[in-house]
Amino acid sequence: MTENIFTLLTQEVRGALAALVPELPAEALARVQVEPPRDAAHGDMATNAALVAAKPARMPPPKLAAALAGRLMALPMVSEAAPAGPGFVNLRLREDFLRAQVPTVLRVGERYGDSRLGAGVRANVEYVSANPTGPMHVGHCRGAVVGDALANLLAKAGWDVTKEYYVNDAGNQVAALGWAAYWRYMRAITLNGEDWTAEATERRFGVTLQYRGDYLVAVGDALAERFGDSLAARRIEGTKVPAEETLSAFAPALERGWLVKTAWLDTVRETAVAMMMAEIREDLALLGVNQDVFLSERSLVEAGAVEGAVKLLEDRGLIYEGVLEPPKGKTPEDWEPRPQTLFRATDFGDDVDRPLRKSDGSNTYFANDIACHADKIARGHDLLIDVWGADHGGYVSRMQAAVRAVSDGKVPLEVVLCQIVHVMKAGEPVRMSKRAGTYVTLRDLIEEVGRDAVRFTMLTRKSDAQMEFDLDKVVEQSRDNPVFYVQYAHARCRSVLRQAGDPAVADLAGAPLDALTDPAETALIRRIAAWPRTVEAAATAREPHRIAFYLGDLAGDFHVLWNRGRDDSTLRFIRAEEPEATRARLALVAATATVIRSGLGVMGVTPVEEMR
RNA sequence: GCGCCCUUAGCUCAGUUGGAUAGAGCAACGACCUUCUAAGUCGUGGGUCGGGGGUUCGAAUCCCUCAGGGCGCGCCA
Repeated sequence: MTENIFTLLTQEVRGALAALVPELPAEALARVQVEPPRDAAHGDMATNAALVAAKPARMPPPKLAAALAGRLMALPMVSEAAPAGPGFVNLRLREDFLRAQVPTVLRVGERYGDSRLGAGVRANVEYVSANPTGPMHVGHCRGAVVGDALANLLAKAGWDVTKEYYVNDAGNQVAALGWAAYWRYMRAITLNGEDWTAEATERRFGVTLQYRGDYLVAVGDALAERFGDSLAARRIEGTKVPAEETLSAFAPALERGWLVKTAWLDTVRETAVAMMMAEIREDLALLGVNQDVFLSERSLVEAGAVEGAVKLLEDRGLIYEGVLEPPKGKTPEDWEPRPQTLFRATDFGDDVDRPLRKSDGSNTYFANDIACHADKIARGHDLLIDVWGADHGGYVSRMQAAVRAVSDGKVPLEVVLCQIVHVMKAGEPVRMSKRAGTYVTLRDLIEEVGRDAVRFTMLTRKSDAQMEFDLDKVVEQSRDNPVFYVQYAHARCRSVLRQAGDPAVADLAGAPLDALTDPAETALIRRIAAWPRTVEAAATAREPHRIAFYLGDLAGDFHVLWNRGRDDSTLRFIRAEEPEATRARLALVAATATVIRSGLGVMGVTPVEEMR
């Protein structure tokens, strides 16, 4: 959009270069960049145009740079253009051109920075996708925030975004949840004084109770209330249970003389899943995460989507029965060659072909996941992004291979990996154990430090870098807490505007800005003007953390300006004796607050009006 | 053993997809409060970008190699 002065300048520079070197090939022109130089002393913008074009133009870079600088001087927004170094052209922009960004911000509001970069692309961002086997804990939190912010970021940059949660409500984990919920149910109805401790239950049914956290007590109670004792397991003597009533995951109990009708167990499991999902969605809502689509794995399986996806691959000759080589180097102890149903992932860049079926004939998770991604493609998405924990890193290449195969290479799958978050309290790591049920839940975390601190902090690191989350630090009100620092800048902006009687934005947008000449003011204006470029760069790189860093820089520029007024009272924002300068500065303050809100909006963090 | 990710100031981390003399914060030292919020700001010191090779006008960034750390490695999701 025209609000992006970098895009504008790039077009101008390319135009000037093309006029100067008409024979320049298009791909060279595309490499021409206009960027703020690392060293601000070099000017507002620098371009590599002469370096890129020197060879095709058969001219030494400095000479070409000098010629280009001459042309660029003629541009209305350029005040100075000079060749520099090995062949750069440094540009200084007219102050009034830069200042014009301020009323632009005020006019478009928080939509400032919106871009059409991704226009026409339907992107699906899948994140969280935790098993519905328990409440959200801090381990899920980073992916939830990163995924949500990335989706917001892409939407701001013009992509048509769907936020998605893939519900893993099929498979062993959920079967185990069923048993644990059943155990809680049996305890809730307390039959005949029998021993329903976890140990006795495990012995009786020949299963392991994986999920012993207290959170399933409520599920057991709800089942007892709704179904009375009609789901209760009964001891049977010498009764043969018809095979069709068995379900593999529940089979062991049947062999031990306990009748557990599978239809009843389905009820238990479905109730547990539904209650867990409701809880997870509540937790996500507390975090400000509200996905558009919740896609159920079980419903895909039941609708035959997995068979459909496998058929699709089969039709393309990508499925075969074969035996895999053992992993290179160290062979596992219990390795034995087995014929399996395999997908030719190696045809699409993976290291080995991947199994689609378990030996009992059921599908692997991978097979179901292919169906999930095929479903997204069928719904018309042309860019798939998954946010996963780093422990799933080994899964990336096979999933990409599958998506490539299913979509004929038309739909890319990108995977953003999130590293572990170490929660710290008073310098000590907080231990987590899901089995014992002694973990830090997301809800605990939000209650302790607040949603905004959680979201902001989760975005202060690159997602593939490990992170320490210090419960004490994120609520600390000091310079080294970026959450506070950025919020404080916004609160200060609002404080000034309140002090000035909250002037109408339309009025400020019309203010003459010639008075904004202090270096701290022009630095702030330049930072504001860089926001659209930051959005595009962060979206392109799929790196929402860049927004957090930008806001830290923007807040820093503002705090500097604030303190200038402390040192020199003629630089204070509100000066009764200078109404025009006051209006100009209020416009700048309002624009700053607007851009902070725009950035916090991407991060899903609420801007505060004042610090408490 | 193989594959992927990581290694930047004493510490925690950025580094605008290959640009000019590599930056912040913390910690250390030294400044600034009758004030629109000092919960802040300014200054000083601090580096062989893990080591070595290569690609080119130019490398923290791309390729190779070695060292160290993390993750993963046929029916867990």
